[in-house]
Amino acid sequence: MIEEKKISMAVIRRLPRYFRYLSDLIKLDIKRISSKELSERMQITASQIRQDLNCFGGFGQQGYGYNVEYLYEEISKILGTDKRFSCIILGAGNMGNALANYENFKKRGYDILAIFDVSEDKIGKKINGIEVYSTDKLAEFVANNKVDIAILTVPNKKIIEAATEVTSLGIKGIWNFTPSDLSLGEGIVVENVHLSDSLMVLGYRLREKGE
Amino acid sequence: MIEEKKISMAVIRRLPRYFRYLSDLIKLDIKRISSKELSERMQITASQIRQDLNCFGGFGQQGYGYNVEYLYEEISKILGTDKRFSCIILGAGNMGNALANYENFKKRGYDILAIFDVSEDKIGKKINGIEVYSTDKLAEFVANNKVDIAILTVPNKKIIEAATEVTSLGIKGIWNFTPSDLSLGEGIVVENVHLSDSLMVLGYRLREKGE
DNA sequence: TAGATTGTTAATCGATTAACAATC
DNA sequence: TAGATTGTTAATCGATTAACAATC
Repeated sequence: MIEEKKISMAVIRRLPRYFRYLSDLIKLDIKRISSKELSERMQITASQIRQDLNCFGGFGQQGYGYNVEYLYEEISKILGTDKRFSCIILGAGNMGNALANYENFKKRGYDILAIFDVSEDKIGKKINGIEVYSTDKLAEFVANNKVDIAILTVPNKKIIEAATEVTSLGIKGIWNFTPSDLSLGEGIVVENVHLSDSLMVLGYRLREKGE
Repeated sequence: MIEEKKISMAVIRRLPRYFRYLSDLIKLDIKRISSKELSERMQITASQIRQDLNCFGGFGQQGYGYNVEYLYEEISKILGTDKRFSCIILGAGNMGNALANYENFKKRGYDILAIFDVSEDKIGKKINGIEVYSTDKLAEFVANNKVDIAILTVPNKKIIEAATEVTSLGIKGIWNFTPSDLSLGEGIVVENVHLSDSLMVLGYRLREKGE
């Protein structure tokens, strides 16, 4: 068994940022970049960039820097942009609707297969070509389709119910737009969005600055 | 001049979480709680809770713990939930629409005054009772209304333009839903949401777990 | 080769956790 | 008072930054 150093969440959360900046560099037709140049663009230290990248491999070349295209490809691989994930949305409210209409996710490998809701006037309709099913059909749907990720956009009173069902159906990933923290145990990966938290932090920082 | 210890972003980002948990405790009619009990609920250490709270003041009582109602009020004050912020939304697309329809923000003190878009068939319409104006009217609107926060949900090609205008109009807070990082300098507070980043991190963690 | 820049080790910094005296 | 639990200082841990030998 190979001894692998655990990669910290701090590093992982920076990966999509590297991915974006490299993608921009490609658009700008920049072929090579040093950690120093990249550090100026990204407003982080060159040291941190080199440390981060070396968690995954030596992608650069001494005296030269990094080949932008190559580094982009490597980070793409790390982030798994070649892989596809099947998603379902629980809750066809405002946020569920907005997410169903986001074309970017499909481009990144995340396909939305179906939407589930309890409201009679939504069931049977389509949102951006994706059918809205009754929540009653969720178990059946998951039994017949491989579902990797449940996107939770249900209202507050339905959160626990929805999270419990999703877990019991064996779905391993939850993209959580509800205000709850959903500690669902080991096997489940939860990525929280917590919009209200973000807004409150903005408010705090604004007032702090103003003082 | 009073020497104030700088409060770290790590602590600040936990504040809304304390706020939520305390709000839940009130709903459960729990009157007092020790850092130990709260730590079990929140899955963080009691030490961290006491350290965090003591950045702002001694809200507890030795031998007793914390009075839930009182602590909730104090954290509310720190987060400024009594204050009101005036917001505008730039971009009446899917996300702009969803945010305009979120009733929660108003409840937390964030009022959405207006929405701006370039598309002729949206201008003049209302979303959740909030008028959609032409982007041409933005400067005029900001001159006549105190605007604290601009919520950026514009498409990629409009990001720099929108951010530049918002900054030049003197708006001090940006809630950024675009994929860009917007380094706009000192005076501006930017809070990023970066949904795609979040989704990619979820994908990474899922694949990592699966291996 | 000389210059540049990485990969990597060591030093520093900051955040988390532990410990315990203060005190309700 | 005795027990409990805070507020706070000290210890630890992890993440960031600096330094530099390796090497292109």
